Amino acid sequence: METVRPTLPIKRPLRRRSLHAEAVETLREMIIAGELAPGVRLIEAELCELFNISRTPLREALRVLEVEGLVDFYPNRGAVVSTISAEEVVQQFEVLANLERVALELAMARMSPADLARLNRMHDRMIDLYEAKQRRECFQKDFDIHNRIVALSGNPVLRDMHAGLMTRSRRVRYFALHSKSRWSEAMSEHQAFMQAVNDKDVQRASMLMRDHVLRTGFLVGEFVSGRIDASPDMLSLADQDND
Amino acid sequence: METVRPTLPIKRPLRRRSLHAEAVETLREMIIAGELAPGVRLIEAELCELFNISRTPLREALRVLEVEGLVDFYPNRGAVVSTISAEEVVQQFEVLANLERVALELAMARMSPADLARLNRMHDRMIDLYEAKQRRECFQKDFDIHNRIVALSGNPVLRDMHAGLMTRSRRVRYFALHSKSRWSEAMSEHQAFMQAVNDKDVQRASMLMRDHVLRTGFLVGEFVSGRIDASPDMLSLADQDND
DNA sequence: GATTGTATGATTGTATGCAATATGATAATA
DNA sequence: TATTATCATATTGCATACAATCATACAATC
Repeated sequence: METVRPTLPIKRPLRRRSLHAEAVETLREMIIAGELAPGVRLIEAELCELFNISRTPLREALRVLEVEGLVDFYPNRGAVVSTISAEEVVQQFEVLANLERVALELAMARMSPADLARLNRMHDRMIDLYEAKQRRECFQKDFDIHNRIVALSGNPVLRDMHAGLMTRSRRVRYFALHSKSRWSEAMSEHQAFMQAVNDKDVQRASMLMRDHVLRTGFLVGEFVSGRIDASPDMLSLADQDND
Repeated sequence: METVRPTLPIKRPLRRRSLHAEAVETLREMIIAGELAPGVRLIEAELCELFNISRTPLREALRVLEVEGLVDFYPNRGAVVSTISAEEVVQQFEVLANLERVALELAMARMSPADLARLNRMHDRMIDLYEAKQRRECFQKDFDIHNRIVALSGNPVLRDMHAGLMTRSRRVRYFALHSKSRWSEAMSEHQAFMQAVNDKDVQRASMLMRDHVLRTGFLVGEFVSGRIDASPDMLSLADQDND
């Protein structure tokens, strides 16, 4: 019997990040946060100055964001933060809804009892936050639950596609929860599909999930197209803090 | 009443294509065609020489292909044509199958009788080609039918995501039809879901479509992992011509 | 003999400069 | 006055040059 040489556990390649990767990440965050609003011209020289890098890595970053759909290029005229039409929002959510429906179907087939327990805890926590009127945290938890379900599908390709679409729609997503009535409606929908999940009713759960996301998309679309405007019902995520 | 000035019908911006866009397209085709096999190192200087362009547009092209998943980057060590594991193939087809399932559901809700008629004609044509043993043309028609259904969904976001996944999996997809028995099986599956489509049985059609693509994915996965190897049953798309 | 240190060449990462192109203002033309 | 031509400026597209980094080979060390 030979002495077993202890080996390092797993691969953990540590890579110094390149300037273009940093630029991609920063620009993406700026666009998602609305710091760079849709339609804003992205002049290379200005961004180079801002980041203190040269045009080469910056241009590579812009190409990446173009493929991701956050930036539009007009040949010889430069890049612009992409705009989202109401129509496209609805289309995005139509796909998103079905991706999450599939994710939930797969997750229900694959997740362990422990996974389910954790999901239930996340859900309960979200409801607590809702009742405590901690809107920002509740919104975040909602987001986390959806992502968690996608992760539980056990399909990285699905996860990546979902993440990509979320990135593109995140800029407008928060619109959905600007209304108190929608917020309460969304909580009910979560309750409903979690009930079905615990009942192991795949059909029902996946349909409820799909419809929940579709409804969110519909409302976000209405907002984007301006058919809904500020009402007494409106909430702001920005100017509240756990009141 | 003023004279109405005749206007040009629609916008048709004609854009001279940039070097990087050309490079993206050419490289993508080379990778899909297998001309650049998975794992091959992409040395910038060599590709620059090949295309007769400088490194700047070439690097932008590589970044695009990286986002598309056709190329992997190793920092400071360059780019490599991405490899596809059997596992990933199965994951890709799992998503593909569900995207097409959704596409068919939407298409059935949205397409006109004329669309349906055309789809039926495409299907009949494919069956004719199958019976005439025109494999390449039959394979192409199969491909066209799937894409047509996705197009009929009327959702460009869905179409783009589907196209992206197809690009990534096209490199290995033809494996699926290397066996005579699978080919015949696939034709039966097409017959079955087209029947359901004509019966307006959305549930049944969408399930049949999903399972058809899943089965394809499973077999392609087996091929990629080497669990299936050349058998008397095997066909080649390359060395036949309408025999 | 296996590991570690060091040098060299190949290749990528980044900066910069020049050419090409689009936009907008102004002048020319009918 | 409406259209077209001309030019100036801003900005992008591309090529090239330099710096940083990595892989390999080989020498040094234990």
